[in-house]
Amino acid sequence: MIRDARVLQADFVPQEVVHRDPEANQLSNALEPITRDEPAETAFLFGPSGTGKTCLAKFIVERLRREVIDIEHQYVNCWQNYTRFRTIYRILEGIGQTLDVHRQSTPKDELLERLRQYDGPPYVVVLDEVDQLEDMDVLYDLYTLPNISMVLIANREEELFARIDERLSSRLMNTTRIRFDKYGLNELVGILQARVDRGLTADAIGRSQLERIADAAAGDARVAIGILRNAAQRAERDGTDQITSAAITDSIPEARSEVQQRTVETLTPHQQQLYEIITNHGSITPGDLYEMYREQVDDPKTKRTMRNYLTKMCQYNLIVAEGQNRGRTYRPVSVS
DNA sequence: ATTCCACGGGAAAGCATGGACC
DNA sequence: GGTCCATGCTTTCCCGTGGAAT
Repeated sequence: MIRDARVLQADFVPQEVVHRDPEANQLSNALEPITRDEPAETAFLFGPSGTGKTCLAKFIVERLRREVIDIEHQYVNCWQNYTRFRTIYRILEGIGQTLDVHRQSTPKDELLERLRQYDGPPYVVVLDEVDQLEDMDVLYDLYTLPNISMVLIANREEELFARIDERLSSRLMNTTRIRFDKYGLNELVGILQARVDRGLTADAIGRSQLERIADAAAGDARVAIGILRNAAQRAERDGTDQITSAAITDSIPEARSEVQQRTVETLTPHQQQLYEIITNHGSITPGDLYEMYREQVDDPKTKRTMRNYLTKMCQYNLIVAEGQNRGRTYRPVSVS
């Protein structure tokens, strides 16, 4: 029943983007000067997760690449590349300039200098999760570079600009800012339908079932596609050629925990141990948590390090911290 | 009102890693 | 082999906060 599994992957970029026409036009306009060999406006994409920011950015850049024969582009996820060095390194990677870059021979600004001297075709850089950068000055550095156009993606506008100093924010005044709202039910159904058409056999799933998925996803397209994928795999495993309502019901919690499970796997053993204690306990105070951790592990890390781990896990949406100071407890984020 | 103390998180020093160079 | 050196991760030190105990 699955004809093309790629279509059901979360990071798949479709041929046509549905329900994002105004946003697509704005982004196109921002990048349009490139077609005339002029520097593009910096574009900001804001909105909650699963609203198509990343997808649209990739889509537009790809389309631009087809229209203008000669542009370079690179996608950088700042969650994974959150240091100044890694960010710039990845950008250099996009133009194949890293071959002879060694850490030693790169005192501070050598990398940047190399980018500055870049003299090729227009270069579009998409910086995703840009609010995860530990040092926002990178943006300033990149902004001063000729020949490089930026598309910046973040969840919340206010939080991002709170971390940018005036030096930069004044320059970013006349940028294109595009907001993405959560998808409505019908929009999500449309997105799912498009994937179904390309990825599944005909009649594999009906409209009302797509609505159920869309409803459960609460405006988040990534979750919706995850549920669809899970249900399709389930049906395939069972050897049926239709996705049943029961399969969908079962897939809803599983798709959510799938995301979580994948995140947990990226944690170190120590972090996983902490996470396990928290999930087993439901809700626990930092003192007790450290006490249990210390007993269960040989060679335990410091309290301070545990705190680093905990903040990291909070950012990853694995756990939630409730209360301040004395009254603080940690609990797992519920999957329901 | 004052002191106490668990907690959070910033800053900087310490340590391990890994590539480049001789 | 040995040595630099920049990086990331951990630890040490420390201070601010705000509720609880005195």
